[in-house]
Amino acid sequence: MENSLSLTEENYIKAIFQIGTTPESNVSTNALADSLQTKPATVSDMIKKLSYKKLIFYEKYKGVALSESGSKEALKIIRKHRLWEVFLVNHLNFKWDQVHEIAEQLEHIKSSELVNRLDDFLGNPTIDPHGDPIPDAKGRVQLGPSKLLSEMTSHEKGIIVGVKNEDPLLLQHLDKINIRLGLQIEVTEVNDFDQSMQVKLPDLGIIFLSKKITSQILITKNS
Amino acid sequence: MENSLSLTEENYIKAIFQIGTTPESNVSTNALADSLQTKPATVSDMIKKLSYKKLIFYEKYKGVALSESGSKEALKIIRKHRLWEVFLVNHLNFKWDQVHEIAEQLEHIKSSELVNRLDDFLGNPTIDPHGDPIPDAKGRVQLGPSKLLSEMTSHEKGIIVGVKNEDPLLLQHLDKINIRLGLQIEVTEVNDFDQSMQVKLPDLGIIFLSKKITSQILITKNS
DNA sequence: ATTAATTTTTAGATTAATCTAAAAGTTTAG
DNA sequence: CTAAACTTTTAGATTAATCTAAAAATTAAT
Ligand SMILES: [Mn+2]
Ligand SMILES: [Mn+2]
Ligand SMILES: [Mn+2]
Ligand SMILES: [Mn+2]
Repeated sequence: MENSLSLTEENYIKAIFQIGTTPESNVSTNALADSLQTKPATVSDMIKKLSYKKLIFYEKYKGVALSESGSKEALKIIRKHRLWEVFLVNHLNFKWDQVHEIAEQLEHIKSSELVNRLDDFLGNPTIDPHGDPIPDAKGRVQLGPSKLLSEMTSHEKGIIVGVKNEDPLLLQHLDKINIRLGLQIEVTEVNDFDQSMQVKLPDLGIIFLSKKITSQILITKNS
Repeated sequence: MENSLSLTEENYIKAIFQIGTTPESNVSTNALADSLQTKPATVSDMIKKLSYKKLIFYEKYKGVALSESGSKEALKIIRKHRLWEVFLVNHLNFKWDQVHEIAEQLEHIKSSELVNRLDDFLGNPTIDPHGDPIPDAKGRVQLGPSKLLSEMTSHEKGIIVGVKNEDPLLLQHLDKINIRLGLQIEVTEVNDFDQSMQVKLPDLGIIFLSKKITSQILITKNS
């Protein structure tokens, strides 16, 4: 079973998982090259290898999608990434904008025993510090339905449950304006011209948010 | 400062540190090949690279020794290895025979912020689960004087403070016969013929130990 | 002090991951 | 439906880490 993936292979599998919205949608060579900060030629070579190893389905010029075993691997890596992020924030007092890079390294540590013990140690968390769901040991994720703040209309209410990406500058800005997961939020006004919003938050009162920010914040679907 | 070492380079630096007893003693190409489970030809290539990077002193056919910066790197890696071992044993409930392999991976995670926060989280431990001293953030180690149990004579007393290597089979055997760090031990008899010993331990009474085991157990020098 | 044994280095290949440049295939626009 | 634009693949090189086989240097034994 010479099974174990190289660090590079793991990063490709994870990127394919994260770019492909549905398991169906094929991921393009260029999208992968962008995401992995490499060149399309490099990607072409690597997807041939992953295809040979049956981790992905691949037809020339038609992009790739993860196979069953590919998805399983991706979920294992994502599980590790997010559990380590919880550890870093909850136990080592890192801020949510500081953990992604370190978790990018820790997600490649190979020991299922370690992951499962870490999971228990952390109290089997279901979401990571950014609101992303943590797959369980069998790869199952429970994802509450959510929508973007930018998709909400005036007078709608909800609870902030996540952020769409982990750009440290975004996260630091959210810290600065005191926005964090779990807050009740109410849209008080939407400006059609630039889609900026005014929203009401507990204690903070009414604050102004640009489209750039509202399009990164996830809100519960039914509140 | 394109400074950062590759995983392979780190493993060489660590091996050189651990084989070289004193900073003076040169480490041979073959010793490194053995320790790193590779071939002498491979080692010859790598030490040229490390020498070029000024991490080691090297003269052809005369072996290598770590430079100041090489030693610093080695101590950083060892610090990480041992801190992670403490984490695994104290917080994830691993046994002392299960942690070395995982720590071999974790020691390569790059983030000084992480190491220092981990150190604090663990309560700034000074020894790892095998009794080995943990270098502090500046690379300083405080090593209490110790000797091997096999070097003790009849009626000598001491406290078990460490094990010389981390072979899981040795560690499991010590568990089985209830030997662990911190125990008071007294040599009751030494058999000259095979250098086996009888020793007295609290609660356990008198037990028999072969030379193979007594030569792996470290005891306080002055009790 | 030669010779034999051992150690170390060099020479030449291989594999994984990467790149640039060019060729081939697919999509989009007139 | 062709032609331009874009995407993807192939061809050929490069770098890090590794190997085997052979040459060179050192060390040990007569
Ligand atoms: Mn992350
Ligand atoms: Mn996250
Ligand atoms: Mn260890
Ligand atoms: Mn140890």
